[in-house]
Amino acid sequence: MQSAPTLKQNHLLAALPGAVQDRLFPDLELVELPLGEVLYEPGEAVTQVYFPTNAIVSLLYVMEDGASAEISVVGNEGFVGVSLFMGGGSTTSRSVVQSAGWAFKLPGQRFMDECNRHSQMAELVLHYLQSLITQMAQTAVCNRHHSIDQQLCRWLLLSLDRLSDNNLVMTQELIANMLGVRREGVTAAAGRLHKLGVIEYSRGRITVLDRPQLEALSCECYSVVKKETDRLLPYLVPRKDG
Amino acid sequence: MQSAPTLKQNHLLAALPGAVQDRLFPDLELVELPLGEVLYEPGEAVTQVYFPTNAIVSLLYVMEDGASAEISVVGNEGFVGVSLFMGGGSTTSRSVVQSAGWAFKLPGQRFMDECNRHSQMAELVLHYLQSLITQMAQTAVCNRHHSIDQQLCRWLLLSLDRLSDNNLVMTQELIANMLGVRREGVTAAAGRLHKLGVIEYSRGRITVLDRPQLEALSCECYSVVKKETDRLLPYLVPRKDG
DNA sequence: ATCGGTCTGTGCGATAGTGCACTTACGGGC
DNA sequence: GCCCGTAAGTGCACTATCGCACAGACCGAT
Repeated sequence: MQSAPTLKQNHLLAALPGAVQDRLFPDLELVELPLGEVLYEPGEAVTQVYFPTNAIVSLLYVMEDGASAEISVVGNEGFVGVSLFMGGGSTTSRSVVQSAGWAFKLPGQRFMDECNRHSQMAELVLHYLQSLITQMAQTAVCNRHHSIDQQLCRWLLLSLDRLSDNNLVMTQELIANMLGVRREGVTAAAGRLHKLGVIEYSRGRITVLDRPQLEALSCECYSVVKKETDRLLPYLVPRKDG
Repeated sequence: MQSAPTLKQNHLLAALPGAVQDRLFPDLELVELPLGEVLYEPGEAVTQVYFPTNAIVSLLYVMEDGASAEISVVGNEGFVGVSLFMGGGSTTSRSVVQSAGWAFKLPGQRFMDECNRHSQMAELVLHYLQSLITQMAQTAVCNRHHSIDQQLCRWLLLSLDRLSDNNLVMTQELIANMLGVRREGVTAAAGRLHKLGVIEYSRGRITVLDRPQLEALSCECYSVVKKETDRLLPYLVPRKDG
């Protein structure tokens, strides 16, 4: 859409009062986030927060035996580094770039200063925190009760909502790691979606052809999270860039 | 231990500065929480917060088809009603008493006033929030990767940590609802634990006989949450009642 | 044009969990 | 002391997913 990302491409930043935006601007650094980059390892101190524009970051838990599971996903609707705000400084999960793109980086201290000074900022962050919690809770539910097919649909929709087009750059192996299932399971599920005309794909690229059907095939988990996020963060409605 | 619960039996309240405790005391109402009582339905406005002493409350998500899954558990280490603090006012999950007991009830407005006035209070709540998030994340992981046997162990340990003795009053059916599995699956798992001499039980009462073995049989999920909670809330170490 | 690596497709036995139907066993109230 | 409701145990066919072992298929680099 536009080659130079603007501050407004992150909905959380865009929702801040103009005065706060202006004050933060000099300290916001636009950085590129390549696929697979690890922003934070478990236990590592968070010193920067990241507001993605078109990048997507996954919060991934990696078990002792190497198996993994995605806890939640962060895109242009939020930011990476909530543990700084909560005071823990680190988390038990890894933050890894799941879809390459850009983000605004802000020094942690600067971020906290602004939160402490302006209740509007803190309030926004708290609302985002609740939407993040909702997503985590629903992930737990989905992991318990739904089939790989349904989870794949949910996952594609979550990604789609955070991108500007219908093209996802990601291998089935990567998706399998996120969902915490075998790659073969994703292959089978993707094959079924393809047969239904919902998606097409080849070698690390997936295109969604029929989003309405994708939503119909997904479990309730997607819409529950979507609705609750819209409720909690109503200012994140689509806006034109300034 | 003592028949009249004191404020200090909730670790979060106990960790507050004396002055704050004194000021809150008149507004804290000790209430009995019977098994199965629903504190909040999904979407219902939170107007009170509850600080359990010996009661345990589960945050339970109930799906459209009636199936359920426990998202997290709250006992004397925390409080029920975090969505008030975050500003959402309600959650997508149900808060239900999983183990009967007592709690201190505080009007929501009063709670928020205190949070806004005293950063120490807000800080404490934020730290608790992070430990809650950690628990949710680990629940998601556990749901994905671990067997019913392992999950039962984890679940028993989480409950045990929030009670004063080794006796849990709960049926296998209830546990099954929490774990989101069939009752028969819990029966089988409990039978195996019994055979190993770890627990004994009958008709809605479970006694843990060998806690170390229970921990050994549990997946890493329990200890991850335990360690992270201890790190985030170090003031919640065992204290004598005053 | 070929090669090598990555991505995707497929087959098959093993297994954990499900759904259902039923039995056994305990214990409080009459 | 007997009943009845609730709690717990059991058997069985069925399914989704796993673990592993390959086979094809595509792409870029040489």
